Amino acid sequence: MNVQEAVKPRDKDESQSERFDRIYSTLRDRICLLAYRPGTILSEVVLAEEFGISRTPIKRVFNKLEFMGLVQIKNGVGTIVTDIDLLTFKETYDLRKRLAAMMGELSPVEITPAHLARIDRILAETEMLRTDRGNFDALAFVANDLQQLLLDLTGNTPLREVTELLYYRVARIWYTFLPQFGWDIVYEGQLKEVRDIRAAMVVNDILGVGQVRSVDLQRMMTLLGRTMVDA
Amino acid sequence: MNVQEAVKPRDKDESQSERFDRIYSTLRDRICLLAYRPGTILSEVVLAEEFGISRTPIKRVFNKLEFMGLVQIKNGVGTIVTDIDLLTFKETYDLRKRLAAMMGELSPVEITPAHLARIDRILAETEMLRTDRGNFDALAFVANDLQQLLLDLTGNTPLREVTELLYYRVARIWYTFLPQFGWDIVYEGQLKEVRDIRAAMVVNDILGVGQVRSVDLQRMMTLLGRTMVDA
DNA sequence: GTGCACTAATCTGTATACAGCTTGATCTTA
DNA sequence: TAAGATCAAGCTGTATACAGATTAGTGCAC
Repeated sequence: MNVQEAVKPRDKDESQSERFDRIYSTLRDRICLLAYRPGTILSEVVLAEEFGISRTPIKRVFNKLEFMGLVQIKNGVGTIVTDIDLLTFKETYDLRKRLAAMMGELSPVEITPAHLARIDRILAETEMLRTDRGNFDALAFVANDLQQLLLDLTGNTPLREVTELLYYRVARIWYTFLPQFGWDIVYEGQLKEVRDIRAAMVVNDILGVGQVRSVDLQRMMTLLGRTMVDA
Repeated sequence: MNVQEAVKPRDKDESQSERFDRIYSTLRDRICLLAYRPGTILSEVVLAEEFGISRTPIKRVFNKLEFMGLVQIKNGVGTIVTDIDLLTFKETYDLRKRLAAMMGELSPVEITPAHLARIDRILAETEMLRTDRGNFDALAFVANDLQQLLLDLTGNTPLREVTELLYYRVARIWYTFLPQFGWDIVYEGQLKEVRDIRAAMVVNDILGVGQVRSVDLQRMMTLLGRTMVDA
């Protein structure tokens, strides 16, 4: 589970594009799971040595990470893991909330047994975490699985791409807020969301799935707003 | 007006990032205004010679163009100006229609006299084209100005970014359809849209602006669907 | 002490030679 | 003749040395 150790010995048969994908995924996960926290300066040279390659392909990966909004490349300074200002954060959640509601409206997909199996597993994993108080990392992992499932239930391709883009931009920032909300509120909220989404899925109500997600994103914003006022 | 001649002699005081932006904008416009038609293979070497630089910065520009969905980089083959399949095209317009309606709902901006001056100029330019039958290129230029104005009226930053991304992906494909729709339908449709948007703007009805745009995107889809059935 | 110019360190950007990938033409062979 | 192997051409990807950009520290002038 430790993303820092995700670098396997080089496979001699690995093609250039496969290696690129592997390194990109590795660095993206490190950023999204906060192994590289916002503000961290990433070094092309250090990473090139870690992966046993030159700076060139690392630069390509950095470029893609910048497009995804995960790092900012500053000439003469370095490549910095992005933070996000509160206004942009709120605006992004506003938009994500609207997009979630569209999931079932634009090019809806049929819910298959495979999809149901996945939500069942996600629900089971969530329930197992009930007694694991304070394990926000594990909760974030499950939330990530849920997001992947919802992406697969999004039939409209551009909508799926945009949803994914916005998710990766802000999800990790959201994770940093979790501890101050307290375990009970966070856990019960996520458990309820998974149950509601599952309930909508079993009756093939893809529109309802999107609405549950939309309501939950609204709940997150409300939670955040309340905390900000308290502080 | 000829984008092919947009390459000015190098300014000695131009910084690296300014040069990057200039080359990116130049190639983006060539693609979006169909100087490079879908399927065209772009050569790093040729473009590097044209701009008097090496392949390296051209590769960076290609990377950004690929992220924007304007080209596809294929190792060992070349960098190809993307075409778009009809399903993705329709899905993109579905999404754009919904996003347009959100423009005035999420973080609405105040309409300033500067904005009004711009829509007045756009309206004037559109009216001047009435007798210029068949000049679809000029009409596309004005439509591009209108799009820029609408982007500036979008207060929600992520929404603006996503709207811009989707616009650049499909607008040029739309242009290729215009001639077969006929001048009158295209021209009158665009003129009406500009007038309706202006009417909403003068009463500071940003919500109405978004709705006009949304309706117009629906009109485009309907027009396309009718033509496809006829063919 | 304070402000400014300069320098050094360190980062990303660029140029260029070479390696890897893909495709189509050509040659070989059944 | 036709199927398959081989090769050459042309493209992008990579490695590496060097240039440009930024920043922090240093020392000088005031």
